[in-house]
Amino acid sequence: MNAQVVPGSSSRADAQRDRILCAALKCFIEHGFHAASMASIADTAQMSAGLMYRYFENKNAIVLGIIERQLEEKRTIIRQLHSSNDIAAGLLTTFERWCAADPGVMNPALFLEMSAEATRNPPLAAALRSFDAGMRMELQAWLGRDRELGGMGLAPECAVTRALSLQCFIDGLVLRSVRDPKVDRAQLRAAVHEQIGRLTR
Amino acid sequence: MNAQVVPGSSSRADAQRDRILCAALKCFIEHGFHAASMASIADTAQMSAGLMYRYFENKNAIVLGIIERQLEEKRTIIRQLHSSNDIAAGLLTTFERWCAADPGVMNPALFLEMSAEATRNPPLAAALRSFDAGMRMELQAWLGRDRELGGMGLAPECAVTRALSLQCFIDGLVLRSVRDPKVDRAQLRAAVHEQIGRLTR
Amino acid sequence: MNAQVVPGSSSRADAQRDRILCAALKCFIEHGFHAASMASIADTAQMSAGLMYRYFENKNAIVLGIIERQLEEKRTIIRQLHSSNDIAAGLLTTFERWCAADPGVMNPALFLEMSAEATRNPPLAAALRSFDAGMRMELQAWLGRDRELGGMGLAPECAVTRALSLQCFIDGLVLRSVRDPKVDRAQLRAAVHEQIGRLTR
Amino acid sequence: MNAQVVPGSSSRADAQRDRILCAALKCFIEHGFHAASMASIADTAQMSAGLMYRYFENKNAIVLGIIERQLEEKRTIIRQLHSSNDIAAGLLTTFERWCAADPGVMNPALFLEMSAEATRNPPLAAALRSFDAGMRMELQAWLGRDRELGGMGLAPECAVTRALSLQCFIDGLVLRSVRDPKVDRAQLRAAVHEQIGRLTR
DNA sequence: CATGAATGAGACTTCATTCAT
DNA sequence: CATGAATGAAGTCTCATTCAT
Repeated sequence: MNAQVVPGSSSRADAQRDRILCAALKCFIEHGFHAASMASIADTAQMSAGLMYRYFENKNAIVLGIIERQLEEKRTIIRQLHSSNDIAAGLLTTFERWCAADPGVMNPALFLEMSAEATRNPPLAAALRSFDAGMRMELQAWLGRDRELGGMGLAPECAVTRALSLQCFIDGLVLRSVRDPKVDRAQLRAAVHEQIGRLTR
Repeated sequence: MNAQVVPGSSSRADAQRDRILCAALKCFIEHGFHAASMASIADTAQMSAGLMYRYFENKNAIVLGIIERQLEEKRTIIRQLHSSNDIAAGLLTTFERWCAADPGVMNPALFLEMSAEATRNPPLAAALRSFDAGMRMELQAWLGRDRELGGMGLAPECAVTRALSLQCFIDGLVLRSVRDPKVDRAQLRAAVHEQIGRLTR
Repeated sequence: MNAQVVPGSSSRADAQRDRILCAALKCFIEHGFHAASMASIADTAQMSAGLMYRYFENKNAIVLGIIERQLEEKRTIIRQLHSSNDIAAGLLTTFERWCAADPGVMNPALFLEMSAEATRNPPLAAALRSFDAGMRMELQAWLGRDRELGGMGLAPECAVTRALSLQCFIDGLVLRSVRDPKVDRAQLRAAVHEQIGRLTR
Repeated sequence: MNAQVVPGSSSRADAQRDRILCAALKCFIEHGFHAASMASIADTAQMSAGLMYRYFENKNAIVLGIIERQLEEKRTIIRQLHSSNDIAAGLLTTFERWCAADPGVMNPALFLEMSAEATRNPPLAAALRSFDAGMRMELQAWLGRDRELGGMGLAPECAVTRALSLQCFIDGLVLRSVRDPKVDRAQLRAAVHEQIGRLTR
């Protein structure tokens, strides 16, 4: 009766789930989690509303799917920073992509939406918290690792502090990209270099 | 016909508006702008739903009222930082109040809600942008002012950069207070001092 | 407890009732019986909504009061036609006043509103029917009366027919004044003379 | 998102639209445009209120649908008069059907409702005006056409006047059918013949 | 597998009416 | 006598979800 499709069971099903999530991403960005209707998602995904319920139990499941993907995107960004030679440049480029609403990167508006939603959704809050902790650990490890191993060679106690500090700054940048996408680039570059520069010194 | 009560005309009306806004604040924090219903606000304010329309044209007017108040709270916080002798301590205290959801301070969850909402609401976006710009100017002026005049005595070009940098960091802290209210206080203190300390040096 | 004011008991009360009815007339013309709110009537009458309930039991009583007045206006019009030397000219003048929404004459829009309302309000329907019958009797008597007595000197059976015929034509004119207030005046004059002329022949 | 069903796209949808319009017709006749609720229409149409919004954008669209149909009915009546051999008889028969509230003919109560509504609804007023003008043109053409071509053979200037005169009389009859459906038929017949007879002479 | 018609709950809003002041 | 704050019912409309086809 409840013919919920098992994920991974078929590539066809996966493709459908993907179509739905892509459509949902667009709709959620445009209208937010609440204001985006299942009908609008179905329209965007070019399928019937009823069909979506074969692939997702309900609207909330779609929201969770989107959140999962967004976290994955954020994870990618953070990791790219580690392996990048010029962190400041990487951050600035990412900022540009945020401002341009590049669909291939974590969407900062959705990121806010998620953060706001987590306030009233304890499981989501826990997931975000755990994600953040994980990312912070990675940042910290990277900051503390020897330079010849690709790290920043900070003293352990310093790495802890700066990981948190950097995390706050990055989240602040996300917010800024939403709120003031036309922020003066020279000033922004200076601010980023001021924050990041201290790492390389 | 237009039985809208003129604001400020009577203390009774003001008290009612205040009751409604306080109730709305609670409901918006608990459920978000969209999910909070007029009925729930009315319940919380202990009045009939219809009565609220004597004091606010519609739900959106209440939302705007709340946003205005939240911005006022944020303005207060920023200004208190200027006049405080120990900025780091002030920021940490504020962070505590954010985490405790102290009703007398800007609510960080609502702050996110507002930021997210602004994404799809151009006038709101403009208001937030203008508010941000104003606050940044104030920060910048303060950072650049002579120490004997209560400022931080930074060189002008330095003040510009640090105002933006500080603004990002503060917004990041807001986000953190929502997402991880139990963040390790020692580490947080260190991070704040690291950011602020550079100002005083 | 129910301190309903007895009509005629005081000129003060009469003046109030009049203020209310005049305001109601405006509002009903502008918005119709249903869409005109008690609040808008109170505003127009420059009194509080509550006070109106001292003079009228409820909104429906006001509607009835207005209807009564409109019928009185129509009665006046018909009687003026009798005593007029030139009926066609009188009718044309009245038509002009209808089109101009002269507040001193029966309002044709309200007349339609009343007629429509009567469809679902049997007592009102009966009142209108009885009013119509009375007016038709008067028309008929006048048409049949000797010319030296101010009548039209028609044969009795002819007077009956023409009273009804004329009544239909006049109601048609009312409708036209609402629907096409800019109707070609030369054509209208011709049509009226064609209808009325036969009476004087 | 915009799940509005395209009219004419499917017979199923057409049938539904028809069910709704028939139900609305009943409700509007019984309660008027304003007092008839969407719920009552839904009840009458034996469907949920929400479903109606798949077929009509809002209540106003239903009202417009009904008005359109009523105008179509009136157009039919006028045209039948042209082609009828005995216009007076046709008019009397139609009057009977009006009084009997025959659902297959323009409903005179709705006609009044529409006329009243047009007073405050300029687009509707324009539509009615244009409809009236069209019908008057047709009447006029018919009155002026040669008798052997099925017309009344009136002189052009006479046709103009009588078209307007006849239109007023017919509208007066509509009003009478609502207000006094039991009007003495012998008198009415005489009045109609008096009006129409002059045409054939 | 897929559709989209259908439902029903619930959202926002208006307004006639009452009543404490 | 007068006010206008307050209520509660009712109205329009939206939308997540289900289910017959």
